[in-house]
Amino acid sequence: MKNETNKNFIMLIIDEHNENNRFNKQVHTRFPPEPNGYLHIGHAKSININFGLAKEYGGLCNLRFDDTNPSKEDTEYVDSIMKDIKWLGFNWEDRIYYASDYFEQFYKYAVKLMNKGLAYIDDLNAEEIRKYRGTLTEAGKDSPYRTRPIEENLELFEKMKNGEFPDGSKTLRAKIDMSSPNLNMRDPVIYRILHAKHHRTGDTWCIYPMYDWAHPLSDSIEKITHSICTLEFKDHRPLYDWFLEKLEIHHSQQIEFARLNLSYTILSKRKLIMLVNKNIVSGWDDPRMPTISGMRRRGYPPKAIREFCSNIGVSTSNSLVDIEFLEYFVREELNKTSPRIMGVLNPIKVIITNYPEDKVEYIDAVNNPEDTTSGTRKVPFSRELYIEREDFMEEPVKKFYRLSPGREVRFRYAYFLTCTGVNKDEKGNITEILCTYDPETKGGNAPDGRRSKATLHWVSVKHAKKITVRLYNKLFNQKDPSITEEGEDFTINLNPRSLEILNECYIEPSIENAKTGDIYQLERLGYFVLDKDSTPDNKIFNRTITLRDTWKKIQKNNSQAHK
RNA sequence: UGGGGUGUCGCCAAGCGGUAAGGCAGCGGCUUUUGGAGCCGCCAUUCGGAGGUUCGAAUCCUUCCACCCCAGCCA
Repeated sequence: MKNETNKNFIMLIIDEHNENNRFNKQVHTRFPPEPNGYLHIGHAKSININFGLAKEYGGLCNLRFDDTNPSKEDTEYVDSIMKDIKWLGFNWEDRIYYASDYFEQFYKYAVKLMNKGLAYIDDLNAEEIRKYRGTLTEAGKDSPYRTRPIEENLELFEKMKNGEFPDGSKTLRAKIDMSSPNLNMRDPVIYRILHAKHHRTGDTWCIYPMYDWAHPLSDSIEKITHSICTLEFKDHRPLYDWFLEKLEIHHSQQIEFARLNLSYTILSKRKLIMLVNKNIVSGWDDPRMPTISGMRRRGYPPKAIREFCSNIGVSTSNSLVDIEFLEYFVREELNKTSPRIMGVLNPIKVIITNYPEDKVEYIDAVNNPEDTTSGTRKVPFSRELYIEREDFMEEPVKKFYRLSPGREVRFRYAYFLTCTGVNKDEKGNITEILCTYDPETKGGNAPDGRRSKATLHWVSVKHAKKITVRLYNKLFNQKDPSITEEGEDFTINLNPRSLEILNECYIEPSIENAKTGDIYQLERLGYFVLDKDSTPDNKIFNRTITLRDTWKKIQKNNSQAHK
């Protein structure tokens, strides 16, 4: 909403193309994940850009799996990727493609390149290739096999395909310029021998194309107009262009943008997979993970993620977006959509001494004040209630206007209650809070116009359902967890308190029929989603995020002021 | 010390030679049966630094500085 009026730099490029008719005014993008991990919020940015641009310009966006490295890829990942994109709310319709479907065509194009004298079979091994490549400041030198006759190249390439050579013994290389200041142009490898089973093509191939070869060709085959990728591929663009030019085939425009970095999180597939494999988290969908599946399980609505992606903008400068910005959109969406209920996380008992022992009243409570169509529900009220421990202070500090001895406060939707005293155990801990209620204030308003500065949430003891609540906090305690001291890795920055489990929480009975994935606002506390680990007799709620809490802020500012 | 990029408010980010949008955060106030939400207001005389061109520069030029990416048969 906020940035809708501004066109990002990619749109300006497209506008230019539309003006000079570069692509016949068509816009056709693609989202090309490698199925070697689960999608994360950084991918969501890319998905939002690619599908968003297509939508904006009345074009199309393909889903394409960039599956050119069988040793890292798996169908588990392709399934999760499809699920996540759909969940985010994007639709590739029937346009789902796999780079592996183009292997035959890639092979033919390689032959074409060889026939033009622009590629050769190299017998150098990996280490030799590295040595011949030179350094950042020194030119490389030509491979002794660079001048191999075309016929011989063709013959060897066919033998490579037929499995006549062992892994690593030969490569196909583009013949470009070993002294180019751009290392990508120093005769890049475009095919390597890999006797590995591919998750889709099985054992059909034992030579696999490199990214630099597969990517431009895939884009070309699919008639992609704008091939959008991240900044680190900028140096690859001359190569991308070189291949398409030499092959004389459809030439899409590569455009690079800055990948997303989020504070207090890590968005590197390599590092995320390590968290999973080392069981530091419970899996790819652990609610602390920045993965799409983790966020889904955490209770983040897809709309919030989309809004976030649309509002961070698209640019070419590296940035570190504050996680609070994401959380803002989560709260904004959940505030509008989630039903309110009452539940107590850290209970303490309140006894209303002037309320009859066996009486129960069913009190009307609004389901969502932000949505007038959501109606009301009945909440049982009785003599004994649970309230939040931190809503009571025996000796209230300044600006604390919740319950304390002698003070009257409103119990939401119910009555005004006045604290008359407390019961303590032998160690002096408060075990019960004693109150009286004013029957005249039913519903929460005093007929004489008396006001309450605080409104507390509560749950009737005998009607309460006991639940387990998982409180999630930041997974890392450093703004940029990848910054570490010499010899340490990013796991040193893990937050030891990223998960706290509360087993003694009480909630109003109306959640009896809640289903996995249902999200509620527990009034005054935050948003909570029913987790898949729940059983009928033990419901588990994950805290998605707290409500904004100005009381906490006041306390924090006070304690800092005293330091 | 080669090449490619980037530097505009605490965080994102517009700006494209005509005199610094917007969002988040923050700070005030109003309002409120969630210390939630909502509403109103405030919040960059200055655009990495220094020179220059121009009536006029964040935008053009020169120069310096800082940060990011590249030496996988990964993507």
